[in-house]
Amino acid sequence: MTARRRKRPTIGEVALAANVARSTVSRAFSQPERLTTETVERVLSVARRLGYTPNPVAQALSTGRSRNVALIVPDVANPFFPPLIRAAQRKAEEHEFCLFLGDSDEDPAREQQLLDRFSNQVEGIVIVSSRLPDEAIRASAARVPVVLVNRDVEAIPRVLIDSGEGVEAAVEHLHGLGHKRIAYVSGPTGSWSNAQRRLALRRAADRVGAKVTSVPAAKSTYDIGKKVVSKLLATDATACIAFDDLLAQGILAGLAEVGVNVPKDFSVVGCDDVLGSTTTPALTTVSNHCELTGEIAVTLLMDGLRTHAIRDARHVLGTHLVERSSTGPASNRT
Amino acid sequence: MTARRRKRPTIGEVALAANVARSTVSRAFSQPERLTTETVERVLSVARRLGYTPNPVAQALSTGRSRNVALIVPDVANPFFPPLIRAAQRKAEEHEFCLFLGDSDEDPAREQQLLDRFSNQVEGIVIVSSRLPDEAIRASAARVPVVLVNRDVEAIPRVLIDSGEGVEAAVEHLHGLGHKRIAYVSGPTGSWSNAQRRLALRRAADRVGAKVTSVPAAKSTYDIGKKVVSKLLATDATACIAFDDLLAQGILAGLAEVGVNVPKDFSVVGCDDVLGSTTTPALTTVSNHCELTGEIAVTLLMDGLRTHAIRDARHVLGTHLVERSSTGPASNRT
DNA sequence: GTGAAAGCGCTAACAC
DNA sequence: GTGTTAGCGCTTTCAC
Repeated sequence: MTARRRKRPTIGEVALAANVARSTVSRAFSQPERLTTETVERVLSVARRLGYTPNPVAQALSTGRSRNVALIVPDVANPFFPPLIRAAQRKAEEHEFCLFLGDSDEDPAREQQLLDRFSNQVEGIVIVSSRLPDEAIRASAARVPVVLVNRDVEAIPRVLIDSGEGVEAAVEHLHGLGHKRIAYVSGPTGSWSNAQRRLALRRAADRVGAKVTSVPAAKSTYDIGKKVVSKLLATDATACIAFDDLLAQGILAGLAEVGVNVPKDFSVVGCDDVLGSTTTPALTTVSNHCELTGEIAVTLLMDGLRTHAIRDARHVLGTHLVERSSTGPASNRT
Repeated sequence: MTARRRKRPTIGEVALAANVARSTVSRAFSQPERLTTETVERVLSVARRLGYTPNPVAQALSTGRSRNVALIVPDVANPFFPPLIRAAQRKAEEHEFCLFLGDSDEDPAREQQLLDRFSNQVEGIVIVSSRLPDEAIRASAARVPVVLVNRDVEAIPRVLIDSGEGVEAAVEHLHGLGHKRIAYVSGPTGSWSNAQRRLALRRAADRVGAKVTSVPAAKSTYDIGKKVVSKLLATDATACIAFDDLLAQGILAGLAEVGVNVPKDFSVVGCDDVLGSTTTPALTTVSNHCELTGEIAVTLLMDGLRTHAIRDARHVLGTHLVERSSTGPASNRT
């Protein structure tokens, strides 16, 4: 961007300067063991002198392997994703792969578009919390290796965060504190995690004999969490479990605003544990390992690339409850 | 990943099936206006039937343009970056480019490595808060178009967040509240933003006649912010301005932990405004537009690619103070 | 151990 | 308007 860039030297120029064939230069980089130490050294030194580096695009065209993978998430800015992205990137790097990032903004159309754009130039794609119909996912997976995160489509490798245990523990925890009526503040429609969490909640509530009311929150943002508070208080619930921490954080704020004390008057449980103890009061939440999730997804992808095998991996990660200060004994709210 | 994938059809197969030359197929996609509507339709329909899509790798090799750009950040998980990343991705997408993401983990060596890996397969790179020496940046910029964010290297296009105004306003605000001794909790060494903020703070403090003490925080994390509190309280300051919101948030928590009331006993100001009012108390902070920053950086890059011009853009974005609840009248701490 | 040559899938002159 | 033909930079048999 600063000055007119000089054309990068090609393998041919190095070959010429080193007085060897192009194939030899190629080997000096990719399989030096098949060459004399002498030759390798000479070639590499010439290459260095000329500032030569293999052109990955040409390599990709020639070998059919780009050493690139893609990661598609619904919203980079949602605190659940950055740790996952980070871990995925790191893992890809470990395998000497570069990572494309796509943000679908929770929009299936955008997601499909990203998928199309990526599928031709990567060796594999990790799709997190896909909003696409099963068939669309299958169609893409037929063209390029795909690993799903938090989406359960048969015959497609997937890593799932099973909130079951965690949510169950949350319900028991709440029930133990005397809460008989619990509200579930649901997350994005079409989200596998949301369906999964709601189901787990209902099941656990039924078991302990608690009543659960669903309060919808279209998207998962702090502001929406705040706004949902009025609806929440309109129910007879004395505690709520939110789809995720972001929503829970907003609820905490909304509650504080209208003078409802947490946990004295109302208890709040989050999901994901991505906020640490940064909220006030510190949020009781269902913890998962989002970094691990990203790591495993990429690893699964890489394994698939190496073995070239037809495998139907279904990796399920457990969750557990982290009790902090946003939950307490049930009040006598009416 | 599910079944053995069928080889993607090539331009040749489409040409054969449509009974035209390969160049015609190529044109049907890239310059349909030069072909009969009839031909275009026939080719495209055949292509669709065969499931053909142009191979971007081959296109890139042939044209020398990959339609890819890269973004390198020091830490994906730091809340300052996700909005920037998101905006950059979106902007790239608008230009029909895909975005590579790299996380340097604040490590110059990793950063250099990412740079090398990317430079051969993208048309341009945005580097955020680079920790690399000027020469290294210049060297990379000589091979591929580079745009810097929050790093001021002459002759390299850059977009800078000038915390000057905002920090100045913060100092005046604090001074107006009676604070005569202010601590600066510094950020990562080698960070341009850090140097810039410290300088602005000193200058403003001098002007209003306030004393400033520097308290170092190696990295910018919530935990380090918490830990720095003891050192902070060991100074005679009655208020602090932290390098960023993350640090400030940790400081808020650390202060609360030792029973120091904010803002009654101590005032805290952050930088970046990426937390909204989610902290308790809501953080007074120096606001910038991190999304805009990402957007402008990519736009600058794209402009450079189009015009192919040698330009030395230096885009400076202003900041302003957002007064919330973490600042108040000075106490009589001794 | 090294070289020659074909080919990866596409684009871009240049012809017609 | 469409076809022919070189490449783009690299890998990879297959010889020697």
